[in-house]
Amino acid sequence: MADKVTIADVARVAGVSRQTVSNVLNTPEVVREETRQRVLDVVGELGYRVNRAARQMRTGRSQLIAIRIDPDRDGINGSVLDRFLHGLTDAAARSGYRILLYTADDDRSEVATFEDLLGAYEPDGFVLTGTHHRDPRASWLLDKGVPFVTFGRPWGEEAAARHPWVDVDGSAGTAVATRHLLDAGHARIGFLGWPAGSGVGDDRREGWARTLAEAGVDPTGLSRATSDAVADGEAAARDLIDSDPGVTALVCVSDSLAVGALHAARSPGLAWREDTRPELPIAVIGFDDTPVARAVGLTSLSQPLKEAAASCVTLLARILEGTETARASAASPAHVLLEPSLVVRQSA
Amino acid sequence: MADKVTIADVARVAGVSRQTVSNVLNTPEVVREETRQRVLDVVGELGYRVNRAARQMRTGRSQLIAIRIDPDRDGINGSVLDRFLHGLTDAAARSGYRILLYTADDDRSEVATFEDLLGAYEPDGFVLTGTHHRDPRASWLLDKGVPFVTFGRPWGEEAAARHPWVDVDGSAGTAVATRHLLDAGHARIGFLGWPAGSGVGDDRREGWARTLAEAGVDPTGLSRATSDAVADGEAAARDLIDSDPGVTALVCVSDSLAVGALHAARSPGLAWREDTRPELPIAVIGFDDTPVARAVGLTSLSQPLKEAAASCVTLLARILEGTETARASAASPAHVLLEPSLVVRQSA
DNA sequence: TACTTCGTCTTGAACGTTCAAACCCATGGA
DNA sequence: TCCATGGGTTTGAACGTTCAAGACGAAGTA
Repeated sequence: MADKVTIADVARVAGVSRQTVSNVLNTPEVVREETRQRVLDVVGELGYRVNRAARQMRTGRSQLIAIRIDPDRDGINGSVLDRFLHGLTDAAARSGYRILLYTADDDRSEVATFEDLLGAYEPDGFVLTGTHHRDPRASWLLDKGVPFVTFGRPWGEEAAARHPWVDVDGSAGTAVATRHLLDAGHARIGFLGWPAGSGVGDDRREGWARTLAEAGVDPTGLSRATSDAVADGEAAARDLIDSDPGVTALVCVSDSLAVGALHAARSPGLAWREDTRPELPIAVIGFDDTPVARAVGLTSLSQPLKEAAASCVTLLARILEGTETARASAASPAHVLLEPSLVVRQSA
Repeated sequence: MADKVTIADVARVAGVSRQTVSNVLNTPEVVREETRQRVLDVVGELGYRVNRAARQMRTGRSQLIAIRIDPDRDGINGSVLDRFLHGLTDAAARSGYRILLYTADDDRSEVATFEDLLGAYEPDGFVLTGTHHRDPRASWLLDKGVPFVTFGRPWGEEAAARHPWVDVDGSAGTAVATRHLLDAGHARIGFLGWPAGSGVGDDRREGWARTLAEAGVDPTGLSRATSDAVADGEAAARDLIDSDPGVTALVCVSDSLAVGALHAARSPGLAWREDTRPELPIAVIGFDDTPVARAVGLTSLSQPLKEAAASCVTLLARILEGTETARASAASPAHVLLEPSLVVRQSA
């Protein structure tokens, strides 16, 4: 608290000018090696740290990356953002940035928050999560030329290539899960998903359907769609199992639905199945590897959130530090698609 | 992006000086009503927003509150911090602050991060979570006179009154849970906790023991201590139930242990109990009301995290905005103790 | 010799805000 | 008439940094 070391203090002690100290820190190549070393020594000695506010005044760069922390959410999948957030904070720190949080109840109020933040704190960029069809947030940021990366593909066709994004390949994930079940001897493998129309949900369903078809099993009639709640998952699972007695395994679009499916699979009402094929209980695989999955022994697909977060920071930093402007990079934005991995537990 | 409205722009359009605009925004009482109104109109019209960096340069206030986001942790209880974080972001925004995230692997590196942050971003204050005996972080901040609030009581005796804190009354929570079980007809109620020495754990055990004693039941021998993992909870529950066949209910220090207890309570090995008192299955109550509790139907104690977060912001803002210095407030710091509430589900 | 170039370093100005002090004018009392 | 008071406003300076321009000496070139 007591000491507030400025660049002028360093300059005085090192016997050089302010600008030379600044150069040592920002453009070391223009200063003589001997001087550079002397200045660096003094910097260490006095514990000098560049004042971001002052630097921001001059350069317009705040070294802040803003991200929204969602209100409540469904809870069960909430931990995904939590882990992503930690990864982001970590990766950002390594690149000299810090994470600034904000909340918003919907897209409209989020855009209003953009204006607020840009006017006051001037974050250098944004990370958007949970992007969807015709996302007004992305368009607004694109329009203003504010750098940003999304965690999640832009599912809308035309916008697909207008900004950098990072995503996890859901289709590859459900394919791995399905193959795992096939290898374990299951044939008629069902899918519990969300109603068609959500990019993420459709993508995950596609991986299951493709793999099943490749194995010579017709996926028709083996899929159910429902909203993302445990009870809904249980009902849908029961419905699917009842309608097709051959079903011995379920791939689910989320851990919420998978937990519901587990309830259904273990419920007394299905005891008769023990007689039919007692050696093969109904297997269930979830998606996201949430703490709930860990707690109940649910096999699930784990997203590489740490890597995803690191990629977001990398892509954003490239825009911010490269010579390219946000608009230029929008011409040919970079994409990163990561593969989820299957965490095998008791349920499959 | 295009426009960058400064205080000078507003002044020019409104036909006043910079300082008058500044006064309208910061000390409206010194400016004539008519002028005030005119300036405010122009502010709205131009969409002026005060530049935090420039203000910070002059006033030294960054309007930032820093908080650590923990690395992963046990996962099952991680959602607590997540919800707290959201509440904090929300409450902070309402008071004109924003939340800045940082990570640290241990207390030592966290203190190093303090120095980094204070030197560069100069957050106005910190919120510390997971405080413990002789916490070096609290001492460091106290020493430097940096304003902070802890979420969690300072359990160490002497330091108890040296900084403001917010906490949830764990003892009151387990008392409510125990009373709930007593009312439901249970008599011999067990407790699954952590090893003695953790303030939080001891506090929660105390509420159970007190309530049981008040009801005329001697708690001796009805308690087990173990580390916070599902498997440990299961083992401890089994041990307790085996050693005392009269036990029909368990209060647990965490949802992790409670989920383990549920496994034990429902395991086939205990089927004989059905004969003894089939009308009364073993009831289990957890702590923290995590998503896992919701998913498996576990009755649990819910912490008022939103209120806790809001209280943290209020206490911090009081230090930051009040006339009192951090050191002065350390003389008689404010405390807030909130009551958890019981969320009843199938398990009890 | 004079002119240019280059490497290294320094100086003044500026970013947008608020503080401290000064200014102006109307009012009222001596 | 003069001065003190005070509400409302303006002016200059400063916060700590980096940009743009310039200064200076050494070395190379005409």
